[in-house]
Amino acid sequence: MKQMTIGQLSKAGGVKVTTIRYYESIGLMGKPDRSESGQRLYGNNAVHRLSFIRHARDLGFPMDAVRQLMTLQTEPGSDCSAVDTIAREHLNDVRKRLSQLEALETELKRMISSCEGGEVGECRIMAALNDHIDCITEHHERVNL
Amino acid sequence: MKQMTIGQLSKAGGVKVTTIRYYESIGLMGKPDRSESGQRLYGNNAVHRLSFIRHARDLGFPMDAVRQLMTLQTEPGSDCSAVDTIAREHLNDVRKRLSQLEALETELKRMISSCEGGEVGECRIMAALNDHIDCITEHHERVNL
DNA sequence: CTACAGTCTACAGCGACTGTAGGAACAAGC
DNA sequence: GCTTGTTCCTACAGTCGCTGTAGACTGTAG
Repeated sequence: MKQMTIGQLSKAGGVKVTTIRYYESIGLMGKPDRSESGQRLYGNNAVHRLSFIRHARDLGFPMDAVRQLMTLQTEPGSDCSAVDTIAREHLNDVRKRLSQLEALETELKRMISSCEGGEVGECRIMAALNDHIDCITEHHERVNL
Repeated sequence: MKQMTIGQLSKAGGVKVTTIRYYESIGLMGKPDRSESGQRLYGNNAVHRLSFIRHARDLGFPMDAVRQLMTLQTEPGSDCSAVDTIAREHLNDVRKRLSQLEALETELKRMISSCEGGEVGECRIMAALNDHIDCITEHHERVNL
């Protein structure tokens, strides 16, 4: 089995070289073999690991969840419900952010449509920013972008 | 006109004390007067400025946009279209993120509903993470959370 | 007078990377 | 063999928008 350099792994996994090194530094990727001159050498295992991480990240799972999922994956006999829980929590999170963004969109549309040009002094958008009634979020739950 | 401490301004503006100091440090808030002992003292001006910033941030405008909006506000005679442009750009941004999150939601729902319990080794969610077909985003446009 | 809350400065930390500097190694063409 | 250009290495700073910590000082209520 032939080993690949970090650049080849990068292409194979669709992840930047620097990101792979970062994943290694935070313990997500594990230390690879090294060539005589000190270059990292990876096998097929690494491609799988990296793909898994990327897919989970593409789906928006936070790093911590990815870490847990990877641990679970290495114990194929364990209960699937843990995976389900993580996914459901993440879905909840996504839905929360969706509704916040929807509210934001509504508000922005309203602001923009009420602006009829002219000078900033009479601009409705500016007025909205100055006297914004808290119709979107309360102070304690700001929109998290 | 009586001046207020940073804590009072914090309550008046709904922004944490540390955040006010941070805004000062990046030049958004301007340096306030100081008492004999060196404590910051603010007037009503500061409350308006701070509220403006908070409202814009609540609406998800990035700091850079807030800065521009504040500059525009100090020139009440200038053209409103600049404000409109900033708001529209932001709306576009929000919409982009909305559609990404919607795609994410769909995918997560699909994954979760296909999981029927059992062991991780046969878990559909895990399978999806391992063999995820790029149906959501391409590599070059990852979801930005 | 004594607590205790509020304020000060300066700096480190968050997440998830990205970018930079300065150097060593490798592959291909001449 | 030599040069050129790409890839690789380490180590650290920067991104965004704050938040938290440490250690000292100030202000206020009982």
